[in-house]
Amino acid sequence: MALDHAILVSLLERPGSGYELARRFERSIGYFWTATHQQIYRVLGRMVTDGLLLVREVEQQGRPDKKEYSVTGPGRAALAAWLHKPIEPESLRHDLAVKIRGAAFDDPAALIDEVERHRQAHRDRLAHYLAGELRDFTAPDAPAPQDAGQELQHVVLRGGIAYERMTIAWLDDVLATLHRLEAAGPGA
Amino acid sequence: MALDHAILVSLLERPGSGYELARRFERSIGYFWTATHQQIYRVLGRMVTDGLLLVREVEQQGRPDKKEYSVTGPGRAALAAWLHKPIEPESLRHDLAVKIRGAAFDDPAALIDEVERHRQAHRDRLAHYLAGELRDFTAPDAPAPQDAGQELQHVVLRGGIAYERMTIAWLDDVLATLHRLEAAGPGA
DNA sequence: CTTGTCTATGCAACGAGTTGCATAGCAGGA
DNA sequence: TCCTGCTATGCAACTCGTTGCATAGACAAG
Repeated sequence: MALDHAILVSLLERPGSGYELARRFERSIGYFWTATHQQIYRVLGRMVTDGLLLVREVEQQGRPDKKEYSVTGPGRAALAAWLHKPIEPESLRHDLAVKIRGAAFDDPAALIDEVERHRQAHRDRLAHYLAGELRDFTAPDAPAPQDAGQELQHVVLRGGIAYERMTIAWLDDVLATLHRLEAAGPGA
Repeated sequence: MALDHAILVSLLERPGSGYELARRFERSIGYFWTATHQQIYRVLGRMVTDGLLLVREVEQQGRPDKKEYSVTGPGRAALAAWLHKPIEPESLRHDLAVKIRGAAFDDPAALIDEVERHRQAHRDRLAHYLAGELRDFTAPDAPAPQDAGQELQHVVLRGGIAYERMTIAWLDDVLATLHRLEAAGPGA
């Protein structure tokens, strides 16, 4: 159900097409929620028939036409209702952790390359987030009162940054452990 | 597909019934993968017909009989194959972050209770993890060479601990931000 | 003028995950 | 005796999410 709400938030921040939403889900919104374009198009259609969104055909020059979606009153009300309803704390889904525990029944050292690949991916994401923070939240004005939306977007981004830093440190820990097991020798 | 592999790992660590697996998925394995008992029973059935698992009926005293599952050779091979196949780095799914950004279009202060509830839940989980670490990885022997399985389980648990600590710190940041916005007044 | 790339939308099929319900053995207490 | 609660297993229906495929306009490079 939360994809609906992520779409409402994103469209309230700025109306846009399904394609644009799909790209946002690879960037800012995608920091904490993912979705493919197929999923987005399907949900957009349902939300329009449910009256939560409004479509408008937009002709463009130099590229195909698009459908721009924006949030209706009922859409805004649906978001508000969700905001006031408690949700359960997150449950993790970490494939790599399953692999690490599974490595006990195979060769732990064989995981080293994989873990290093993940570590690099998280370093890249961290760099991307930090660049975005510099661009969007540090440059323009002094530590003056920004508007609420900006403050809230910033604190969410800080969460993404903290997550990546924590993950990189943990993967270093994992790598050190795997190297130690490798040095101890297989079957030791 | 990863639920299959999580089950294989858990059953290699110790054979057990569907019910026992469901409880493990609320504990150790559940630190990084979740599943309901319905999902587990369904997958267990499929894995038996696929020859990855073996069932054995076990009569019990004082409680209903159970079916104990254990991993076959092909099951072990399937796990090894997965371990050697690269996977994509994780994508986050964090409802609360969606709510926080959505709060810009509602009353940010109204989220404070919810965030505090989540913060408490994460503090509880952290305490639970730390107790488990003390019980399973600190008590018995000196910093001696443990076996690989223990080392790997420990490093995964350390990841869970780091995640909870990071999350609690971030939620403190979120709370400070929400209080600041509240003090600035609505519409400021 | 064909090929490739980016924008833009969508269907169909499948697999993963959730929710509600149902059954049943066994134990302890009201 | 009945009710509650824990252990133990499972079906049915539904929604969510992924994968593969298909279409099409516009532009740039070869």
